[in-house]
Amino acid sequence: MAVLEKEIEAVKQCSTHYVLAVNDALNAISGKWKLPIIGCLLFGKQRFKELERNIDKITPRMLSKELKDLEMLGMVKRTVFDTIPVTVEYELTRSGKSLRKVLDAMMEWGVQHRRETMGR
Amino acid sequence: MAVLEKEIEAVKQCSTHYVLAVNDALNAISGKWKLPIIGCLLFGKQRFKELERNIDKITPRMLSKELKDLEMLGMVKRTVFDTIPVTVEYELTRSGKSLRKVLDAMMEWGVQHRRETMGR
DNA sequence: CTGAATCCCCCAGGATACTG
DNA sequence: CAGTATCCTGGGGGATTCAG
Repeated sequence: MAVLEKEIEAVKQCSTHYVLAVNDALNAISGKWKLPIIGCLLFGKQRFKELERNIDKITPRMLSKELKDLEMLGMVKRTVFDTIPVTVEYELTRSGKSLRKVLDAMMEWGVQHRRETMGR
Repeated sequence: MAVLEKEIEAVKQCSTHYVLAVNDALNAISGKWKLPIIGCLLFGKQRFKELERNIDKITPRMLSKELKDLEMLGMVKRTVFDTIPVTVEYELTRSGKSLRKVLDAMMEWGVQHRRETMGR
């Protein structure tokens, strides 16, 4: 789709739009827990309790709140199953999954930056 | 340098190291003002007062604090000139400039995500 | 199991005034 | 010009308890 690339080029020319778009991405991953949660879900769908176990030291309150945020942002899909007791599955949306490109870029920068600041 | 690529591949395999490296990048750009500041400096060196003018609503206190943070992180270089009154120039280091790749990735994600969530 | 409700603390960041 | 020094507030996030 050439239309998307046109838009991306346009945003690059306007510092205001550029910062706004970057901020959208930043909001999607900033805060203490969003990154660990997304990291977990990149491995596949998981239930509430699984996430709670897999993420070190997170409380149900925080997990619940962050998952709700991520759902609002269209990053996570929530599915309820009518079992007894109920079970709930969380998984990344397409947008959520596509964050991997961003996270990879950040990771590569992080690795390189460590080498340059701390020697080796 | 194949060594760096090896390290990057290794980090990809370890979720803990991965999240840590991503966090390094996150710390370098999170907070209310780091992004606008880096955005400004991507256009070239600038003095304190120029930054204050170019960044909407920032106070000297915040600008000073954030610049100091960015300097500690090895993102920004500070140069003092013994004029009267003194002038100080800020510019991005190599690490700081290389953030552009990350920001571009975030921006592209932001633009695409808007399309997918808000219709169009 | 999957959360919601309450209470509480800390600190990022704003407003304002001052200095070398 | 290039910052510091104080004071103050909101809300992010912890601990604990309760509910469907």
